[in-house]
Amino acid sequence: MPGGRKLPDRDELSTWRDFIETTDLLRGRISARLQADSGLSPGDYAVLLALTEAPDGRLRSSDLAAHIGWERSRLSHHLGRMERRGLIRREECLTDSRGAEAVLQPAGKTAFDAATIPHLRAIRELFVDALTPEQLAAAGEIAAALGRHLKSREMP
Amino acid sequence: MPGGRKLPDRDELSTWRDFIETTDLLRGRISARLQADSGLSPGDYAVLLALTEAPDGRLRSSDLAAHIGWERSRLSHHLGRMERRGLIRREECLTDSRGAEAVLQPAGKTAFDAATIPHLRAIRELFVDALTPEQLAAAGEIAAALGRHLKSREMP
DNA sequence: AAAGTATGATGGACACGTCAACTACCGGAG
DNA sequence: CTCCGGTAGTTGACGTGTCCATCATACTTT
Repeated sequence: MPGGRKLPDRDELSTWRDFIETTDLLRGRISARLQADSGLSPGDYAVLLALTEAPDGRLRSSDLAAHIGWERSRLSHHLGRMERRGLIRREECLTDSRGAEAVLQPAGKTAFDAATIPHLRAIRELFVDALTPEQLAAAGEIAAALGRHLKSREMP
Repeated sequence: MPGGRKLPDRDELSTWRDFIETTDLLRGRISARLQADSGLSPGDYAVLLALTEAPDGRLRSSDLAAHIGWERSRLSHHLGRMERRGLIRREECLTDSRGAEAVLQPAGKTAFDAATIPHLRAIRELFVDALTPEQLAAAGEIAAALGRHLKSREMP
C-alpha cells in the first residue's frame, strides 16, 4: 500500500475522539434511562431478554453466555447478583452434573416487562431520532465494516 | 409530529444493536492494545495526556477533571491508583488550601511516551483503516449529530 | 478401566465507575 | 468578625468486568 502512513492525522484523530466519546455518552444515557425506568442495568436486561426468549425461561449458563456474548466468569458474577435480587434462580443441570441453569423468576419477568417498552422508546429517542435515515443506514454500514475489520484481525 | 411512532422498528433496532455492540468491541480492542503495549488503561492515558500538555506537568484536580470530562470523584479514585503506581504525585495547592494538584512523575512521563505511538497506530489500524474516507466522514457527522441531540436533551 | 485432557462453573483479587456522605476551606452578607 | 452557602477533594459502599486459579465432572485414548 503506497504511502501507507502509520499514524492518524489530526482530522482522523479528532474524528476518533468524537466518535468514541459520543458513543460512550450515548451508552451511558441509555443505561441511565433503563436504570431509572426499571431498576435494571443493561447487563440485567440482556440476561432477562435471553431468558425470556428461551423455552421455559431457562438456559444453561454456557449457552446463555454464548448467546449474549459474555465470558462465563462475567456471567457467573452477574447471575450471583441477580439471584440475590430474586430476578433469577440457579438450578443444577440434569443431563450434565457440571452444568447449571439460570431460571427466570417472576420478579425477573415483571422487571423485564416493565423495562422493555421504555427501553425501546429510549433507543428511538436518543439514537434513531438523532439521525437522518441516511445517517442511520450509514451507522449500520460503519458498524458492519468495523465488525468485519475487527474480526479479520482477531489473531493476526 | 405526525405519524410519530414511539418505538424503533426491526431494522432500526438491529442497527442499534450492531452499532452499540461494535463500538463496544472496538473500544475494548483499543484498550487491550494500549494495555499490552504500555501497561496503561485508557483512563491512565487520558490523565497523562492532560498532564503532559499542562505547564510544568501539573494541574488542579478540578481543572484536570473538567479537561477530560470526568467527575471529581472518579478522578480522585483514579489518581489514588495512579499515585500508588508512581505515575503521578499529589501536592497541596498553594493558593487554595482546599485544592490539590496532580503532578506528572518521571515514571508517568516514560509510560506515556512509550504508549502514545503504539496507541495512535492502533487507532489507525483498528478504526481509520476499517473505513473508507466517506465512511470516516460519515462517522464524524454521526457523532456530531448524536452529540448535539444528546446535549439538547440533557434536562428536557 | 485408568490416565490424561477438555469443559462447565465458580471464586478471589483487583481495576474501574457512580452515588452519596463527609471534611475542610473559600468568600460574601450581615 | 461571624455565620453561611458554595466549592474542592476524599472516602466508603457497592455494582460491574477481567484475569487467573480451582474444582468437579465429562470425554477420549490406550
